[in-house]
Amino acid sequence: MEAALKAIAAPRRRELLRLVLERELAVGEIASELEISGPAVSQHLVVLKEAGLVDERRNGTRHLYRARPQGLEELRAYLEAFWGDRLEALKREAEREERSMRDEHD
Amino acid sequence: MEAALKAIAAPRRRELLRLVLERELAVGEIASELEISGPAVSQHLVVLKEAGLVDERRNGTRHLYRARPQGLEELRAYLEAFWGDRLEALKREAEREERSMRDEHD
DNA sequence: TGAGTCCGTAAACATCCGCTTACATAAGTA
DNA sequence: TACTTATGTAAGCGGATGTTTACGGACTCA
Repeated sequence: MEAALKAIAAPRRRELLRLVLERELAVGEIASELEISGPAVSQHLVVLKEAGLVDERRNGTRHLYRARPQGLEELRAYLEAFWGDRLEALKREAEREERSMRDEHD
Repeated sequence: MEAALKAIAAPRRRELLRLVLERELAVGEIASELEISGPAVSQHLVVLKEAGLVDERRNGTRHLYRARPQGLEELRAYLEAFWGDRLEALKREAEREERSMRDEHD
């Protein structure tokens, strides 16, 4: 999960992920969309793949990548668990605080 | 949002955020919990604060920090928008694929 | 087999990160 | 005022990161 968080923390990798979320793409296609070199794309794809966020499939010399929904779903679940019930509790608390501030000053 | 994603990508900062999600804490208290120096905590707090994920309040010489629910909520909303409807679509698609694979091979 | 295409790996580079130690600043207290 | 406590800032270090160019390997097609 660590790996997935680091993977999406980089803007270039988020752009890349957006692309393969829409449709399956070869490395070269991604490279020209993002306007970086092939190797750079390759290395980002290693990171995303090790994070479980993309799947690879080969067709001849072309390596085709697409987003892996299970990986994204796990990331979402991890984050929900991370802030958990505390986030809802804090939001209510903040609202209550704001309300009492207003009542004091108006 | 960039800032928030980078902020939570670092494990130490996630630990820190977990602490101040539970209760308001001073820098020194955080430092002894995480077993790193005060300056290290200070610097992580700068990152978290610029990302809008923590709030600061001062009481005498003590600087008290706590999680900022609005910031976390914005991060959650950003991620939901990021994968958006495509995640649900892909999950259904993957399920369908798996089902047809099973039908072929069994 | 050989040429061409697509991709990954290696090496090199500059930059960024997280941490530490040393010092500076601000608030509380005698 | 001087002393103590809590925190922030500066400088510096080692290691990770993102990128490029150069090269090597795998596949296709004649």
